[in-house]
Amino acid sequence: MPDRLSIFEVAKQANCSIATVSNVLNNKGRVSAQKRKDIMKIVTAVGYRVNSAGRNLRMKRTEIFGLLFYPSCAEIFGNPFYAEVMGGLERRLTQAGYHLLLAGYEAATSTSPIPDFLRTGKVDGIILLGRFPTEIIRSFSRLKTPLLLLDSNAEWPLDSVVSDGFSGGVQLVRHLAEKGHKRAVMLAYAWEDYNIDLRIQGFRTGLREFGLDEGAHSVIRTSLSHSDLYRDLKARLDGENPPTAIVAVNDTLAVALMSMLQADGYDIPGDISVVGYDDEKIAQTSTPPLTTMRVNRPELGRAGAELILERTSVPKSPVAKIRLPVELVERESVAAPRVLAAAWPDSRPVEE
Amino acid sequence: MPDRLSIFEVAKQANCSIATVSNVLNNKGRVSAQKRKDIMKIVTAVGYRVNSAGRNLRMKRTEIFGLLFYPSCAEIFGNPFYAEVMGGLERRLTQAGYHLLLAGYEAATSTSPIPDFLRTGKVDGIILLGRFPTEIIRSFSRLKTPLLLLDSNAEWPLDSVVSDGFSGGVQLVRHLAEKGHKRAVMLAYAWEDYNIDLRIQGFRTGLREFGLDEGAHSVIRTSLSHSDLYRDLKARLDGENPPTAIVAVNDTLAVALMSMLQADGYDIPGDISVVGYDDEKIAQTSTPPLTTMRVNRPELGRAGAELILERTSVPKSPVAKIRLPVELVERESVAAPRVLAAAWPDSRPVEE
DNA sequence: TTGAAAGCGATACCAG
DNA sequence: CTGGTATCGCTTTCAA
Repeated sequence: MPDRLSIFEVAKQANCSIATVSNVLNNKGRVSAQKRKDIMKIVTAVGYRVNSAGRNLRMKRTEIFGLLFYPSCAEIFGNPFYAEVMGGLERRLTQAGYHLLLAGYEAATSTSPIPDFLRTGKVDGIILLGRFPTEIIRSFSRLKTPLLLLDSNAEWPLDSVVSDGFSGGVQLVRHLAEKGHKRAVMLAYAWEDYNIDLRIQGFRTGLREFGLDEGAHSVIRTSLSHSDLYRDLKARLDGENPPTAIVAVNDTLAVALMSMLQADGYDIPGDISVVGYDDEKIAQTSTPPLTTMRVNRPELGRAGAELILERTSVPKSPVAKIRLPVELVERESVAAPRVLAAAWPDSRPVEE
Repeated sequence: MPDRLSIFEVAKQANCSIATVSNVLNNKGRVSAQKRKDIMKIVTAVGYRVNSAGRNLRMKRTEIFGLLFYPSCAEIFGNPFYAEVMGGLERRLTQAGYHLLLAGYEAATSTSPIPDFLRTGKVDGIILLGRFPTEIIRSFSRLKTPLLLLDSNAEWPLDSVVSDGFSGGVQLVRHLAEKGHKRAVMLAYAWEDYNIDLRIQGFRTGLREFGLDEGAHSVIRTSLSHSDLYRDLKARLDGENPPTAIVAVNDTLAVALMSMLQADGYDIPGDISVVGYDDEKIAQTSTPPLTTMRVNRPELGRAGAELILERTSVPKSPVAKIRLPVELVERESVAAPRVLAAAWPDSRPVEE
């Protein structure tokens, strides 16, 4: 931050007081049109930009939000999902004159559970991107600082934006039902996650709503490992009344399951249909291309920006919890179930 | 940034002046041990943290660096390479009490080619991560602000850290030569890139140094598309004196080439050896696992942090350009060339 | 419509 | 060793 010219310099050249310059710069109305024009000309001529340090001190506002990842930046970069979320977030914030201070939770909080940059007043609020441990959210929830949970633990009474996993789960089942499926199984990682829970609830609700089998074993959530999950899936497929469709909790899992199924001789979607979730890149290039749910990721960021900006300007407004709609993307991993095709050769799915 | 207690409060409780409190907080020596202890006790008791705004104004220093991506954050997040670089960068900066302000170039620079957050003094320096258009680097190079090019255009007389692509190119050829290869071809995207140029120069130097064929066509850099590059490679393989080894400019390309080769009936490494570059994740899971060059990515970030911190404290120190060593990772995509094995059945590579 | 001056919270000089 | 005070650059109140 080298020495730059100050508001005094502008005032001197414009033959007026710094108060007037400030008023012009901040669009306070009470300056004559002529004076405003003169001052603006000088401002552009000398390339004056307001000094943030002075402004921050006076306004008690930095126009910076802290963006916190858990545990570290490295964990979350490299995730294309967040990349796009951040795109939307950054665009809207920049437009509002705000910036993002970046930190992994662990790096930011060497001493207290509250990040240093918050305690020293370097930021006006904090955005938690992605899932955080409950303990940490609890600490933050006690703060009076503007706080946003973005694609995070939305079960807290805090401003939050998440995608509507519930609706996504329901939509996927509806799609399968429309194709004629009667038995579907959902696979998810055995991993505490609010949005995953929503997807599963949506799936279950869908089963009920569209008249699919709701057996006790319609959700497999037994492990963190693809191969374990596949083992349990295989047991279902080899048992009585095997499912004709698989709902994977995300595309990565879906693709992994597909290749293990194919290695075991299954044809997809001929023998069994598979759907994913998130519309990751891999969903387009997998064999076959994967039917999945798309989340409007930039919109997730944009909505989040809106929320924390609002919270900053009106601290006492009621908590806002946004669930963003999701959209089915039909590709080639779903077909009518074979058993159905055999049993009712002239039913709708086969006519096509 | 809510109201927090100020240094006056601490001074009052400690029965001393704010000057003394400041001295204690900043470890200026001239305070008695007793007073220092008293003051520290109160500081911790009331949880006082210095207010950045006041400090910034007085010190003309924000302890924030701007981290700039081109063109946008979204382009660069989702790249695991940078994720790890940022890990190292963040760790070192945090340790030094610095933070990172995040921005995509386009978002940050709506009006002038110099980002707004720099012009308003929100940052003490700027880190350019990844390649930028020449024009933009030129604008930055005129600034007197600390500037760091991180894994970027190192041809400028500016502080920079890059991995040693030249050495990497040489090392790969040495490895191939040791395996008995006599003819190798390198494939790269037809795309201006400083580090790629280095890799190619290293490759060429290696050919010379280790006595491999240096035909005019030892580098194929004809296109941006994998399939175009493969077409040109195929022409070489089908021509006279085909290469027995392929050096791809990165692992993604290497893996793409491998699968196209395999689709055309080549056995890797039986018929032809392939090496990649960067040790991306895919290099471990490809078939066969890929021999490649590894860059110590966190170290790239850490070294960059060191450089810009140094530049900040000693603005006039000479320009520092760091080339980080790279390391060969041997996997299973390289074998002795078949022709050699046939011609000299008892030569070293075959004895093994 | 304009300007003088207070004050945001900290650091650092200089006098005691 | 300690403290009074000027100062950083800006916004805002209040008086003219």
